[in-house]
Amino acid sequence: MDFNSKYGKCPIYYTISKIQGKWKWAILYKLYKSKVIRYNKLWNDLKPIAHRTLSKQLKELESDGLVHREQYNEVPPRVEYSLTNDGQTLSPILELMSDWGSERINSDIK
Amino acid sequence: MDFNSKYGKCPIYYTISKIQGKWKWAILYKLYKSKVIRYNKLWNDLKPIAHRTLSKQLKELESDGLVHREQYNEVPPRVEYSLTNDGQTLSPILELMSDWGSERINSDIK
DNA sequence: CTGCATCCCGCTGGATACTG
DNA sequence: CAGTATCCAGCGGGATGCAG
Repeated sequence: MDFNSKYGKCPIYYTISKIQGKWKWAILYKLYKSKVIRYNKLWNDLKPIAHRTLSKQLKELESDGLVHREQYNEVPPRVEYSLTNDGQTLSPILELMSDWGSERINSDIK
Repeated sequence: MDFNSKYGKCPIYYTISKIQGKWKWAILYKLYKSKVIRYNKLWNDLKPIAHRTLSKQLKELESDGLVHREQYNEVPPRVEYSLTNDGQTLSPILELMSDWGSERINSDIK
């Protein structure tokens, strides 16, 4: 995060800096909609995202306290992701952003 | 824009693809708050943004139909930017994103 | 299944100087 | 004042292969 006090005039810059990454909003939205989702399901839904990218952005979101990671020691391994309470506070934004996209997605494919 | 039908499952991905660029959300927010704003004012408010970056992202926003550019042939030159009607539809999102940032901006400066 | 390690490319965007 | 022109570095992130 490259945020510092110089950007104090722009709280929105803080937000976009915090959630920066090509797929982060999409990831958050998937978690929001699914409540709980396994790594592989997430990967399939977001294809063609690369493994490296997905796990990296998940890790960042986790260390930012927006996403919770629950690991079950089974064979084969199972890991489930979900939004933290903090992450839930993004719900209204996720909803609006998705709606905004939906409304233009058709009229705008060039 | 690298968006295509493969991402149909993620309207939100359309949105973030459309408004991609380090400063675009901040620019849009400034326009939203100011209604109308001159280039130089915008530049000052967003410093340390570079000229190249600001004018480039403004141009993209303009060609995406979100921002309106009004040029007055005076000396010295005056150019004013504002949101188009289309751009106005982002208002609720801009408002929420700014609020979200404001609420954590203090508790999170590391 | 769920990642991490490597390698590497492309593009965003920063610094700076110049122009109508 | 409002940009454009260059030049360039960093890094985000894709492809692929390996590991627990």
